[in-house]
Parts: sequence; structure tokens; C-alpha cells
Amino acid sequence: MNETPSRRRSRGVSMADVAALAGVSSQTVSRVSTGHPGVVESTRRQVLDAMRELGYRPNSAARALKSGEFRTLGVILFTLATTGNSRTVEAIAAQAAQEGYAITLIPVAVPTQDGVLGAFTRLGELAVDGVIVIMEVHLLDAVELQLPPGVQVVVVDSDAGDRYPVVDTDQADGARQAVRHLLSLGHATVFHVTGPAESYSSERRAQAWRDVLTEAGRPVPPVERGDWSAASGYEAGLRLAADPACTAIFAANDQMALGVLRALQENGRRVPQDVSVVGFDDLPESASYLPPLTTVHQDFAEVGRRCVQGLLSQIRDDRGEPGTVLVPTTLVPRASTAPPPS
Amino acid sequence: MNETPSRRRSRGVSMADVAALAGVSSQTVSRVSTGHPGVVESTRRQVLDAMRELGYRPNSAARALKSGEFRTLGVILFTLATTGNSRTVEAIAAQAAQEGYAITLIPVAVPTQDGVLGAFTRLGELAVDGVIVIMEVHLLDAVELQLPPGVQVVVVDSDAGDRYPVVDTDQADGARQAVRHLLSLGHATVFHVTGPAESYSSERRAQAWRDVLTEAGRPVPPVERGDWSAASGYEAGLRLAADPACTAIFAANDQMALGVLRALQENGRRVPQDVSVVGFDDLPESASYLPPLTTVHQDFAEVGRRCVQGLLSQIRDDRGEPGTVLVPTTLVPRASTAPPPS
DNA sequence: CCTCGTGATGTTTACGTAAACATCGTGGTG
DNA sequence: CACCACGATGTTTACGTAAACATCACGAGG
Repeated sequence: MNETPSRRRSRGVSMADVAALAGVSSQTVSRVSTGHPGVVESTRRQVLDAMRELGYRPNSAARALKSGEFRTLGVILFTLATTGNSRTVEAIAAQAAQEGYAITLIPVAVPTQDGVLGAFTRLGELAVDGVIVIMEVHLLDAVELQLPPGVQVVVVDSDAGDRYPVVDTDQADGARQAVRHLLSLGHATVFHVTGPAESYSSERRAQAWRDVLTEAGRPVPPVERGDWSAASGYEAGLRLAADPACTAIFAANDQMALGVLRALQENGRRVPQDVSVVGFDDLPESASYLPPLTTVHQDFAEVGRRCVQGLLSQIRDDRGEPGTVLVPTTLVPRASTAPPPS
Repeated sequence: MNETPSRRRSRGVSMADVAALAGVSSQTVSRVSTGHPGVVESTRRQVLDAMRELGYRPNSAARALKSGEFRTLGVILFTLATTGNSRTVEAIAAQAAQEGYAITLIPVAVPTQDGVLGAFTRLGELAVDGVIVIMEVHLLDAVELQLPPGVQVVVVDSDAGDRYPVVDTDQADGARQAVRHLLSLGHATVFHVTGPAESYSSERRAQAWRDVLTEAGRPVPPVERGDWSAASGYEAGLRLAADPACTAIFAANDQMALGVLRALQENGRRVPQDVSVVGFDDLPESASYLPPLTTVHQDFAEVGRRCVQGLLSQIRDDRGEPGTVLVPTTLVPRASTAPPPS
């Protein structure tokens, strides 16, 4: 009695097939499928039965062609390797799914302007209603984004707030909290291990660090530059460990802080008795560093949520206003900070 | 002179528009657009000029509707929060982009059978030609995957090799290398901090650990169970630190190894002088742990590559053979392992 | 009792593309 | 010199859906 045995159907089941089985028109099937009103319960049930029997699945391509919207958001990014990016993407995906949107990942192969432009070119042929650009580096500055008509954009982690809607963690406030925490413990000043020069977040954190020290009338030591990796933090830490004046270090992320911890301790400087260290990000494992790391918590989930909400409201209103949404940060004090040695 | 000012076109530029401007038929535009042969150079140039002038972008929905393929792969997963998953997804995205395919993320909200089934149901309406399922837990076992017709699947990190094509890291061999390394240093036996019981990788690694000890005629200590997190590794480490017989520990991932390191050192057991520790994964920062961690390197990029290649070849041949592809692992000796105290 | 309104359902059409088929012109060959 | 083959291009059609419009039946009100 089975009608759907091994016969490989090159094409799937369409509304017409369901309509034929249910003895109605395909338009009625469409109405049931989209949940439109104006279908009597008995008819609806017949159609649903027929759908089930044939294993009907709406064809999203046809639907998109007809309606002009894909119910898909694109996410352009360089890498998922950084915790911040992958957590943000995860939150974006979760929120989008809840709103009935799918997420398409658009990786940029090379972090250059050409790479970015290439991604936006590909974007033109991609089936997306909007794009979230996760771009921590300054590449957007010089690039005039050529968005396909009708495609809205939200940018994460950038300083393009004057040109696009931007959602970001409140980098500056987080950094201020970190530095003030160290000063309030009695340290004379705070050394800083910064991230790569191209990074916007890195720049913002360094600027806030500098501002707090200046406001407090403290000397501003030269920055140690890293590249976000623990290895680069270790290098920077070696140099700082050699400086007896250094009793407090603010690292621009947790991974570099990890490297700093190792460098200090390998060189006989105890943390936090001799030197205090603060990180940024609050990775899950930073509570298990040796010692557990005082750090600045970022709410990546909230960032992702705001992105999607902002983008969807833009898509609905068909226009996006430039401006920046800041997601607050909080300092998480743990065991890597203490008053300076007396 | 600009023709494309603020006028919002609800519909984009279609082939017909380009054809009209170029003075050819839309079919010729189609041929140029898809790169088909049989268009004279002068005509082609005219069409390309018209495309450029109008800002033409092929409509992927129409293309998909006509051709029946979406040139998109779905990735079903629980979370991007684990390094392995995010790295694998990144590699998948890169490889897929290179093959001209886009990636759609399908997050499973809750890691239950219902959650998985829900994802597969949504999948039916999603525009994908194939799916990669990244599922470390055993949920696939009981679930009969109802794949939409014409959609192929590849599973990562599972034991479903008898039912689906599977790509995975060679968990067992990696674990064997880790345990043998510790035994060859002279340790009498090796303790194990395992991952969650539902995890397939965790199970495989534990089994290999047990096998190596048994083969070598060594006692098999009771396992300490963690949940992959550094915090759970710390808990396990506290218990192991209290056992003077414990001189060698194999943790099922680097994060738990990090927790173990902290627990040992907080309790006066030096690593590696008193206790040796080996992890699994080779996270970028594990080289910066205190001490740098001996661990098993996983080639996530290769896993992602194999997934995409396997899936695409299935899509082309229109059938997938069950079976498992194993990606080799390598032991990376660093500073956390040494001979036992004499 | 006829008409009109209303709700349920059917019919037509268009979305943008590309395969299949049709046409047209040109140069080579018997 | 006529015909044919072939390459370049045009025309028709179908993919699956859903909006817009058409129809139909039935009940209420004049």
C-alpha cells in the first residue's frame, strides 16, 4: 500500500501533489502551510493528513522567490577561533533561530580590504535579508560597503557607529573598571599588555587604561604589545617581570593574562603577592588559572541578541540608523589581584 | 547622470532588465551569468557592461528553484563554546566557501532527543543540499534521522559509523599515545580524568586508556569524572592530589588538565616533578599553562575539510556509504610530564 | 422570495532563472 | 551553386509558491 517506496523522486513533493491527494486546490494547501485563516477545520485536517502522508516540505527557494525574503541572516567574520567571536555567533544563531531566521556563515579568507570586499561581493549572490559584520579590525574604515539593495547591516565590535548601526561590549568602561580596581588596591600605577594595533577593541581598552591613569595623575608606563595569544602574553610578561616597578598589570584579554601569569611565576614573582594581574573577557577557564584570574566579564550572549534584534527591526522598517549600542561589562574579582607588596 | 539614486526598488534587477539594456535576450544574459559557452565575445562584453551598470545580482532563490540545488550545507550542532566545535565549524566554512557552498548554522537549543528531532524537522524547510551533524553525545543512537529526500548527511564525532558516514579524530589512538608516553617515562600506572558519560569522545578516550593499562599489566585506577570544564578538572584534581600513589594523570581534555594542574599545585604537588599531567586537544593556550602542557594534538581543520569533501562527493553521487574516516592525532610533549619521583 | 454580503475555496498569474527547443545566418562541401 | 552543419542567439516553458482576483454557497434582511 505504500506509495513512496524506493522510487527516487528527482523533485520533492509539491503543493500540487498534496492538493491532489487532499482533493483541494494548491492555494488551500498554501493557506494551511502558511497558517493563513479562512480554512475550515475539516479541510485543514484533510490537508495536514495529506501533507503527512506524502512527507511534504515547503520549498524554501520557491517561497523566497515569491515573497522576496529569505528569512536568513548572514554573518561575516574572519575567524571563529577567538572566544568572543564564537560565543557571539552562537548567541546570534540562537536568537535568530528563535525569530525563525537561519544563519549563514560568510568567512573572510584573508583579513585584508580585498578579503572584506570579496565577502561583500559574494554576499550579493547570497540568500540573505541582512548581514551582521563581526569585524574587530579597522578594515571597515576605508571600505565603502556596497550592500545589495534591500540588505541591512549591523556591525559588531567596530568604531563605525557614525556610518552603520553598531553593537559592542562597553570596552572602555570595562577597562576603566579594571584599572580603577588595581589603583584602589593601592598600586602606584598599572602596566598594560595591549592587543594588536589593528584591533578596535584593543585600542579602546588601551585608551581607557591611559585615561584612567592620567585622570588619577599617575605615570603612564609604555605599553607592551601582544597579539591576543597566550604566547604573546608570555613574551610581554617576561619583560614586565624584569621591571621591579611593575606591581600591577592589566592585560587586554584573558589569554594574554595567562601568558603573563606564567612569565611572572617562572621568574619568581608571585601573583598576587608581588604582582597583581587583571584580564578581560572572563573565559570559562579563567577561574581555573593559577591563581584564578580577576577579569572583566563580557556578555557575549547579550551582544548577539542585540545584533539580531537590531537587524530584524531594520529589516522590518527597511532602514538602519547609525549609532552604537553598548552592552555593559562587569569586573569579576578573583585571586590574581591584591594590594602591592609593602 | 546617475540612474540609481534613492528610488527603492522593491524588486531587484533581473535578467530581463539586463537583457533589455544590452539588447539581447534574457537567455543570453543567463549564459553569460553562468559562464556557459556559446556567447560571442562582443555580446558577452555588452552584457557584462549592462550588468555592471544596473548592479545586477543573480537571484539565488530563483536559481535554486530552477536547479533544485541550493549550494548550501547545514551544520547541526549543540554549541560553539567548545574549542573543538568552533574550530571544526570554521574549517568547514572555509572549505565550503572554497567549493562555492555557503554554510547554514542550525543550533540545537536543548541537547535532548526532542531537540535533535526538532532540528531535523526545521531542516526539512531549510535550503540545504546536505548536512553535517556535529554531535558528541549519544543522542543520535536512538534517533532515526528522518532526512528530507535528496539531503545527504555526514556525522562528526560520533559512533554512528555503521549507519552514517562519520568523520572523527582518532580518539583512541591519541589516548593510547598519551598513556603510553606516561608509562614509558616510568610511571607505574596512569590515573584518568574523563569527560561526561554521554560523550562519545570521552568514552573512547577512557576505553583506550583502560586498554593500554590492561595490556601493559598495570592496575586500572578508578576514573575521576568531569564535564570538560576546567572547574570540574579542579575538583577531580583535588581528589587525585590527596592520593600519594598518583604520579601520572591523563585528562580527557586540556581544560580539565588546566584545573588538575591548579589543584595539584595548590596542594603542594609539583608538576612535573611529583606528578605528570597530559591533556587532549592542544588548545593554543595550553603551551602557556603552568607548566606548558603535554597534550594530544587534534587536527580540527582536517576534520572539517574531510567533512565537506565527503559530503560534497555524496551529494554528487547521490548516495552516502556508512563508514568512519579517522583523522590522526599526534602527541605534543611539553613540560608537564617527567619520570616519577624516585 | 429575492438579493446581497460573507466566508470558504478555486483559478490565474508572476516571482527570476535556465533547460530544451527553435531560429537564423554563415561558411564549407559535394 | 545548392544544401547542410554548426555556432550564435531567441522563444518557450517549468520550477513551487502565494498574492490577487474570481467563484460559489449559504444565511440574513428587506
